[in-house]
Amino acid sequence: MRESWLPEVLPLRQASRQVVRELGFLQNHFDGASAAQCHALLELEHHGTLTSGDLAELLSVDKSTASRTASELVRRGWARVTDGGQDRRRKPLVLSARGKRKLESIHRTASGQVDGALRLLGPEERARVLEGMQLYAKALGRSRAQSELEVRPIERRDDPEVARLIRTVMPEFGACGPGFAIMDPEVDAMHAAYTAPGSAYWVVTRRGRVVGGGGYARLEGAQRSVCELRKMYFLHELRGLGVGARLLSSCLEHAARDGYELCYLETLEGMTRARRLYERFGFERLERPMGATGHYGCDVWYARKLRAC
Amino acid sequence: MRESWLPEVLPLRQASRQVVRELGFLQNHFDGASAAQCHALLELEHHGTLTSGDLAELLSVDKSTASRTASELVRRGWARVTDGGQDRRRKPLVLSARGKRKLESIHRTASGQVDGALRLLGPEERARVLEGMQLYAKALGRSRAQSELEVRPIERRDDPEVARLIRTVMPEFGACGPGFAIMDPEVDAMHAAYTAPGSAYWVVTRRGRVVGGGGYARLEGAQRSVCELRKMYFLHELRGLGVGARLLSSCLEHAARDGYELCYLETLEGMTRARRLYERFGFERLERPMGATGHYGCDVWYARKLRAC
DNA sequence: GAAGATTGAAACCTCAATCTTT
DNA sequence: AAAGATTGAGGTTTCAATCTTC
Repeated sequence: MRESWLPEVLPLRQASRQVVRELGFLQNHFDGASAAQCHALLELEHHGTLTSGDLAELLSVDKSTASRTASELVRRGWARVTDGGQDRRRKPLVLSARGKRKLESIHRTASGQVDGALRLLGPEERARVLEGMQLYAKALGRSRAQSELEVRPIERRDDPEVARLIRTVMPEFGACGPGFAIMDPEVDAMHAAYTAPGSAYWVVTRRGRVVGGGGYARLEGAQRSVCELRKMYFLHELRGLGVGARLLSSCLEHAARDGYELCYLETLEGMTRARRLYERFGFERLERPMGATGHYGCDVWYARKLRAC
Repeated sequence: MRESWLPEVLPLRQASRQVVRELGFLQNHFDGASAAQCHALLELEHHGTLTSGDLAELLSVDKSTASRTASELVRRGWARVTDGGQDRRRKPLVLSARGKRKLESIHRTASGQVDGALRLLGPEERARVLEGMQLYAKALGRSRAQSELEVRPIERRDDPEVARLIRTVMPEFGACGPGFAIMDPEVDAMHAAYTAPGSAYWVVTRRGRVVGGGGYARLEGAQRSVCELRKMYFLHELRGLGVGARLLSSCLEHAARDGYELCYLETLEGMTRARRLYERFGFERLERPMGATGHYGCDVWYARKLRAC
């Protein structure tokens, strides 16, 4: 039962170990600050304001490390705590003038090292180094994000989180007020609403939190052979990871198995990425709505035939 | 006085920070072992036998860290100390059966992560990631190695180290015994031998240790206008860093300034890289030796005109 | 009770001093 | 001395428990 890896895996690991050692990440400090402190300063520079929780997430370190790093930045005068707004649990940090000076020194050292190495290469080699590293960074991030996700049928205990999900995402696209699904009574009791035969709803979780969901049910006011794709929403952090495709294909497969012959959906012109996804899956735009969903706020309608498997 | 870096520097630093975080190098453990322990196991697998000093060098960590890492590997039963040969100060490590099992588990975890990421990319993208990382690793290593080097005129205190350098390198190429420069009496008193006008000798040092050297002097038994390039040797660790070119151009420049019109040298067919360097610098092969150096062991002779500057 | 942040104990890494063998 | 390796003190990171605010 030996796994078999892509042929690039071993040499790539070897090369990146070398890079990590050269950049000094087996040691813990760098220019008088710990590695985490340097990274924290750089992220503060980039984002302006960050809480210790944000730092933990961004740097992939434990929240305790992030907390201590934050205190240390303050103690050394490199950052200070600003007003947390309403919520007095939050303690957002911003760079101080001294922190900015420190950052300049870090940039000088680090850029000097990288610059020195790149100057040993030709211009097209430099471009390939950069491109390769950017591709790799992106792929690693997406891979981790995907591995943290879980897709499972909705349970009763998910109801509050799913309601919050829907109430968070829809207004982002201006879908609030009457005529939108956000006003449906089922929003607060999704589990009960999707237990009937011929319907289903899945949630996408990340580290135990509901970050997306979607399902289908019989289309109200239409033939029994038509189902409606319903309430498919993803938090921003989830987009671009291919989860939509996973969830959508689940829905279509189960709907076909349930005996439906057509899948209908209504959405908004402004939900561009969602529409692209539907179109990629073979949905075709309709001139007018079908059935009687009561969602007169929607302005785009799609349908797609389902093959019984 | 703002430095100006290559345009690739900032985005590359950003991407590699991301990679470092994703690969978890801001945290110190990995699969139940510290980062240094994992790297040490991997290097043991690759090299077979390593002392704690070797580990420090390979992993770019402090020798104390390497020492503690080594003891910890032994304490956990992942490695054991083998016979150090003559020198009882050395304590070479080898992997144990248990260490090999641990290593397999590390490989599974790490390769799984990398494999998962690479599978999100297409084949040519994967190739570009690998190529970019390998180029970068090599460039960083060469850049660091170069920055640790210093080239300066020989001093009296360098004599023992220079003698050791010569006695280390020459036999590597079979140049031992009578008829070779290694037998010259000057080997043990290089400083004195090269203070005469019309001669010079430089040493290349790395962290205070002499790792290479080379110079020139008047060619014995020839016209006054001919100098000989002499005793240019580099330890293995120094090769391929472009130091030969630096030192050689220094020699040629000074020799021309000293009024020499021709630079002669004798070497061995087997010193391939050195010969390539000479040829790159415009040296041309001769049919027979010049002067009377007494080095009848040499089998290749070169010369090059010097332009007075 | 949950979210955000902090603290205590244990393990890790570095610098500098020290020990052991050559 | 010098080379190789080890030890002591101090800063860093993690896990688990705790504090504070919502």
